[in-house]
Amino acid sequence: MESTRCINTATAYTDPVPKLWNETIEAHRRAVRDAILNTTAELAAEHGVRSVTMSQIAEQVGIGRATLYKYFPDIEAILLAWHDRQITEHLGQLVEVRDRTDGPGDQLEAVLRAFAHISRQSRGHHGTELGAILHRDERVVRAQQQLHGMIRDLLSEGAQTGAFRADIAPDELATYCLHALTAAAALPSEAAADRLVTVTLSGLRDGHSTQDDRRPTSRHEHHGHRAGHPEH
Amino acid sequence: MESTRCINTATAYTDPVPKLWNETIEAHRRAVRDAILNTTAELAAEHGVRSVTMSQIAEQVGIGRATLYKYFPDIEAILLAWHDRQITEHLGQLVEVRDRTDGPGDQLEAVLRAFAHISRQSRGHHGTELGAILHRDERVVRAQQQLHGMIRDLLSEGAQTGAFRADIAPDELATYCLHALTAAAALPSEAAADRLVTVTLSGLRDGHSTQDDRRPTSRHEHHGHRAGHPEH
DNA sequence: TACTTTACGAGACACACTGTCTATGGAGTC
DNA sequence: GACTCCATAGACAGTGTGTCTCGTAAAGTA
Repeated sequence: MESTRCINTATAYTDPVPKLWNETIEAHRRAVRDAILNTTAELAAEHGVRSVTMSQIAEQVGIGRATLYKYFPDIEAILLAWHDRQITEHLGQLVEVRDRTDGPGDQLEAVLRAFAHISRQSRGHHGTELGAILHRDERVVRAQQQLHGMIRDLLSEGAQTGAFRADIAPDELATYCLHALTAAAALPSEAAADRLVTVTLSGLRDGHSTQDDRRPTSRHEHHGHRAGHPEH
Repeated sequence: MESTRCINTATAYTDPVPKLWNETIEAHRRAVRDAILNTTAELAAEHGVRSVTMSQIAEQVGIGRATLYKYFPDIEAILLAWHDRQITEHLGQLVEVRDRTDGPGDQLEAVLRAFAHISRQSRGHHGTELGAILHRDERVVRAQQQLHGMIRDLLSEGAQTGAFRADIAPDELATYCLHALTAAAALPSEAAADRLVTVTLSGLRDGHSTQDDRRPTSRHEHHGHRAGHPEH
């Protein structure tokens, strides 16, 4: 009997229900669908998006290949559905956070804080740009580090002369800069890109709310986050 | 005779030299290599990274498939080499900009401005995260827009109450926010992510140097690094 | 000009993945 | 028990992959 085989629901999205036909048919289909999405995301994160195959996914999930085709026509569709689910979940969380807070200022702060944590948690999946495609090649990492190092050094010098805030490690500020400025790709005009630079720069100078910024950051976790840099 | 066929050097990196063996062997190999890189980037941008094949590339470039394998072992390697070339070129431009400027403050500003412009010009290739993989699906765009819209609305409200700067469109500020906070994925700790939120938020408030923001951004720009821009 | 080196295109090959279709059998319903 | 869904395994042609050989032509050398 091959119908005793389990469906891989390893990751956290679905309950670990190894039984087939767990309740109704619809619930079963949903469980299988989720398992497909999770498995695909895992494979993509591990071996690179380009190398994922339908055969791999079916085997890993524990279903027949033909069955997989009854859920999704191709891998693009799976990745799309996965992305859809991620965004929907995240958006739900953010809406909830927003509605639990009062006043636009505090609301935005709460939402952005939540978004930052979500971004952190889903690192390795979305947001890694070419890293996902190029399977974390050594050279890619080093190339990006050169850029990072250049910005960091300028920030470090500038902090000594008082041009930039000194309460946060230059390493972190450099990461902030580089990511913030990639927003330029989504902007419609050169003038908008210039305004983006202005905004980004004002984040580098001492904010008016110094009580928020005076945080130690001195002993904090040895800024050795260069090691685990999941950068593109 | 099939040796009269041209190598596709359409894009701007190499001179449009349709002749084989244009000068020396090394120059020829470099020309072919560049043509491969350009063609691959084009195909990836047009049909999605996942759908690019070695056969496609060879045909588009105008070389034999076996010949292509003498330049690169697989598509990952081509994408890698392309990315390498991009980063190297950009880094060179930024170093030049930096060395043309004096003082860490102005240097950083000049470099960041140049980086923003580079990001803008190479949009569609790198920096589009899953966009490059998912070939710009309608749903992906709309999902991201919902998130964007939510942030934008909060910013809009906040600007009316004076909590946030009103001199820049909420749309642009929302783009800035979302991109800046994706930096959280590269940070080592939750505490660092919190500091990132702080920095990002201070970019949203009226900077302490208001004369800085009212800058016309007229004469300051155009560092000329666009001239030799080999972008696709 | 004659010779050597280098690069190329074309074809062939086994192998893997794809997308589709069939036949079989179990899960739920009457 | 008879019947309808649904998943499954297996088979199939089509295509991309990675590697090979062979004949040809140009680049560099004498």
